Amino acid sequence: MYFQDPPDKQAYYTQVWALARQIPLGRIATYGQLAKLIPAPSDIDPNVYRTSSPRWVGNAMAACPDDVPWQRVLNAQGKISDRRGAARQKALLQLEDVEFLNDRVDLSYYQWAGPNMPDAPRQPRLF
DNA sequence: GTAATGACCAATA
DNA sequence: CTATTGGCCATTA
Repeated sequence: MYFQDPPDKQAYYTQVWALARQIPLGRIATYGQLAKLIPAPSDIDPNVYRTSSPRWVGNAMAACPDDVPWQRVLNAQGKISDRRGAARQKALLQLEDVEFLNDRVDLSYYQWAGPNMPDAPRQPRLF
C-alpha cells in the first residue's frame, strides 16, 4: 500500500515543511493540497506523482521539525488521519478556534488559500 | 531471508 | 453513510 519515495527524500520533505510553515493559524491544508503545490521531480512519472505524493506529504509531516505547524494538515475529508497522536492534534486545533463536527472540519470554511495568496473571505460555516 | 505496515486520494459499489 | 480498490515502495522487526 505504498508506492515510491521521492528520489530525494530530504529535498522533498524540505519543500513540504516550507509550505506547511506558511499555513496561518486557524487554517487547514490537506495532504493532497500541499502535494499539488510541489512540482513533480523530473525523474518521476506524473501518474506516479499524482497517486503517491499525498503520502509523501504525510511521511514528511511525520518527520517534521518542531517549528512546523503539523496539526494544520488534515486529510481530504477534513478529518484527522487515524494514528497515535490524533487526540493531541485535535486539541491543538481547537486551541486555534478550529471547530469539529463529528470529528470533521468544514474545509470550505477553514481551508488555506495557498502560499502568497490572501485567505479567502470566510463564508458562513455549513453547520 | 520473510512479513507487516505506513499522518493519502478519487472513484466506485 | 460505509466499504473496496488501484496506485505497487522503504523501513523495521
